[in-house]
Amino acid sequence: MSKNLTSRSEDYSKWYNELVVKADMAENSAVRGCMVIKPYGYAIWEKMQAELDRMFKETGHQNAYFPLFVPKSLFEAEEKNAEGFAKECAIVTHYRLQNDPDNEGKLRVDPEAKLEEELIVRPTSEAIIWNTYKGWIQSYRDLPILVNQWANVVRWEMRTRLFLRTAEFLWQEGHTAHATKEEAWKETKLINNVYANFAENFMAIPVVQGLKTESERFAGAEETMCIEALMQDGKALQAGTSHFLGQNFAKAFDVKFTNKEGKQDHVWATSWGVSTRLMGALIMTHSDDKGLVLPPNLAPNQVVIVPIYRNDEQLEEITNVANNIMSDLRAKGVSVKFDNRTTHRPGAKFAQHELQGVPLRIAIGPKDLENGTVELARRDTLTKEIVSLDNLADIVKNLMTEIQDTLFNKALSFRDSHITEVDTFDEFKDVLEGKAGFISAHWDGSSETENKIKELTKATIRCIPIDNKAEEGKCVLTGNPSKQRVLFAKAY
RNA sequence: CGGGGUGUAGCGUAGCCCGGUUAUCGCGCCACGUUUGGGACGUGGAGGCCGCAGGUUCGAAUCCUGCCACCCCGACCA
Repeated sequence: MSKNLTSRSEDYSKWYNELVVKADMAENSAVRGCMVIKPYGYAIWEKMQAELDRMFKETGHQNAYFPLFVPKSLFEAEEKNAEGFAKECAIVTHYRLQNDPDNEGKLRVDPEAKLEEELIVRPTSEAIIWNTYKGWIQSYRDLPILVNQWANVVRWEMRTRLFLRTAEFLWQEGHTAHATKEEAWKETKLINNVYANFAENFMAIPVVQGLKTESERFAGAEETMCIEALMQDGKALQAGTSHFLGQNFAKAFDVKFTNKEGKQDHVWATSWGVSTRLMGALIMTHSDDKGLVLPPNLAPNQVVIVPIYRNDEQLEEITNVANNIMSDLRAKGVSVKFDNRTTHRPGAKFAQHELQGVPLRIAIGPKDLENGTVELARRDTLTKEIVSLDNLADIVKNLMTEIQDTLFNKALSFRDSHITEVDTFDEFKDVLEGKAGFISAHWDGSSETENKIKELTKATIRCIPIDNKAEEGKCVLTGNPSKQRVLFAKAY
């Protein structure tokens, strides 16, 4: 392993790929486009899952699990949804292998074992879930249904990148059913708020909440809300989406209920999801040329203690001090690891923990034993200070909050300084090619204009921010009248 | 899926154009010793179906064909 990462300025995407692998989060597998998430990366994902799961349950949702496979006839029922995902589906056509008579020791697909009906490996689960909901709903008394599932899905992507776009990925998908349009809309917004809250307060990633334009909308949705984040290279990343599905799926799957007035009506629906792509957002928001930088909320180990010693007696003394520190920290809910490996020298440990983004390092050496101190090294600021053992646990506990806040504020000021208002198309192109980031510009509201801008610049409308103020203006491309600005950016 | 590139030990690589001893070097790995406040040093050692499958040839890492994977640029996408 070479010692240093490629720097971000040298080659951003190489930096990203190296970082994911060297920090031991994930690696490519023997399966095209599919990754192995390694224990360290998975531990971070589990932190995200735990918090999101808590938030979903707090807002009244329950977990369930639906099948990996979707019969083709169900998959095609909601036309737009089917069309949207058709190009990237894995399909099961057979159910048995046999010894290959022409090729000793090899297997082949048994031609006799062809399925009557092909099974689609879910790229998303609306179809199988709405087919199921049909049997669960007769009356308004059966509503709402507020269900989430943690699952894997498969989308046969042409170009894959670890965490950002893999052929198989892990996610959660919520699927809710409601008696009224208003209630379904409320749910859509509620979840988008949950996502924004989670991104900002837990992951320290500032996001813009907004609505997608028609062409960026989820296939089968009437409206798509989203949270959009900005990466350090000035590209936007869609971090989560919450869809208002109207009655599209209820109609496609004939899910009706009897309302209070005794009349039949189709159910209103939402669906919403975030995926392991959030790992990519995490990495590209906070990390630096030394490696991963983790907000304390997401760190598998918030603190690591590294002993520096010349002999066994010293190590023993340091171990005693470390044990005391650990029990104090754990009592305050801070996770801590004592890196007492004898196989690595301190410098190597420092470098490794920096690469892996541990928020705070405590080093204890002979000088500290003498003085009753430890050395604290912050990953976010790369600063070091010597502090007394007195009140250490309180200091560390407070530092966790401070590091979390510092990371958020740093990302926020980067993001805010990369939202540029432009009023001409020349400016638009200049900003896009130079400073990058979000561009706030007037748009005439037509898909044609949106597509034209995409063709000309590769920038897409990331969203129409929900807190947009009304402002008369002229479309940056066509000069047609516009009532508000929208956010453009190149995106992942 | 279209264009370009790359595949040699765990990682990074030389050799390939112009076929011919035992496939080069660095890191990492193992053993022993000395070390330990920012990626240690010395000595010794192990590790290779040269991406996979065919073909040409007396002989292939090297030439030819097919396939696979990865990277970059497009199209697609969370």
